[in-house]
Amino acid sequence: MPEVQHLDPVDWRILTILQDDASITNKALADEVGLSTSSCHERVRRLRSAGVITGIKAVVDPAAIGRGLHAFIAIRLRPHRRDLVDAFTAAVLTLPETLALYNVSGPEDFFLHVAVADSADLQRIIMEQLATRPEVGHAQTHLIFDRPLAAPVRPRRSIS
Amino acid sequence: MPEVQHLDPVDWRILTILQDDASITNKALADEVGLSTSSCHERVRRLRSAGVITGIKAVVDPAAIGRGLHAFIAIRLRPHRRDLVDAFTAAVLTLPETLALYNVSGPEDFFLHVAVADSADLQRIIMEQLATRPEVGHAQTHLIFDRPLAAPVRPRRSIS
DNA sequence: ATCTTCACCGGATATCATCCGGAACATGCC
DNA sequence: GGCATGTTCCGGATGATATCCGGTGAAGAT
Repeated sequence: MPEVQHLDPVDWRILTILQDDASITNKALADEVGLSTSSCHERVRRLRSAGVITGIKAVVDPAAIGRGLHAFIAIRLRPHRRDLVDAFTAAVLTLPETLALYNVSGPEDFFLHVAVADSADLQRIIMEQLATRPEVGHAQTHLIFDRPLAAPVRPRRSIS
Repeated sequence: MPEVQHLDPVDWRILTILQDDASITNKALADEVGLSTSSCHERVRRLRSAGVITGIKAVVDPAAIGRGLHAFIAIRLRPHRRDLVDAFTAAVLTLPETLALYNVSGPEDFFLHVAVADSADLQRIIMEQLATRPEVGHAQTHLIFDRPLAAPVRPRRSIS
């Protein structure tokens, strides 16, 4: 299903624009890339049905709702039994502070990305939600100081 | 500027819906939350101007364009001079494979999230783009096996 | 009790997304 | 070359939509 698509320069410009701001009108987007509204609309429709664009989503700033402190928590599980892993995953995903959970290789098993109000809140999560779980062997916290620019998916070379 | 906003249950329902699919029409959204189109429109406008919703963005699937392999690369810099850090940051952000770069505390200085075609491509990035940089002291790769569900920003309790 | 504020509503209007037929172009085949 | 085929584009038509505005009622303050 995730067939690799061939994208021409116009497709890339459309993707670049929509990754930055998808609330742009089709008309404005068409002007931007130099197409008629109908052609542009068809391009976008194709990118969606081809699975290149998987969705249009609103981005919410955690800081605006009192969760300005971000952290990665690198987690090592003790026994690797499937049911324990699933239970851990399900529990972590229900936490409102969870932004993303990555199952990774290496000495750590999971990277958990959280957004919390303050360090006390972070400590609470770790103590009450993670350290108490028997399957959690070790958890190391990395505060996120900065995230220098979100990088959209972009072409290998310059956009024509 | 990131003043903490007070959100009522209707605001949360709007945020939950828009974080999942912002291409919904205002009319459909209004029906969903039980408001008139004008009231709903005003709510969304406020959430935007208050900085809760920071943008509407198209989500592009890296796998659909031939970058199905994801990894975190935990990077330690050698000297911590500001200009070296900035140079490193700038260089990494220009890589098309870069999805996000996090400046973190702890033994590692950066977490670099990349999407590449295959393991050879990943090795190429590490060897040619990272290991060759003099300021990079150490880089440890964590392949991302899975990312069990992207979690939107959501309220602390249930949504009314 | 009166005033003020606020969220909501319904209607009006300009704008927009979406569909369709046909033109222009490239490509491959005879 | 001549022709068939497929693709991409365009402009117009139309139905739906975003967006604005004045009015209304409820809640809280004075």
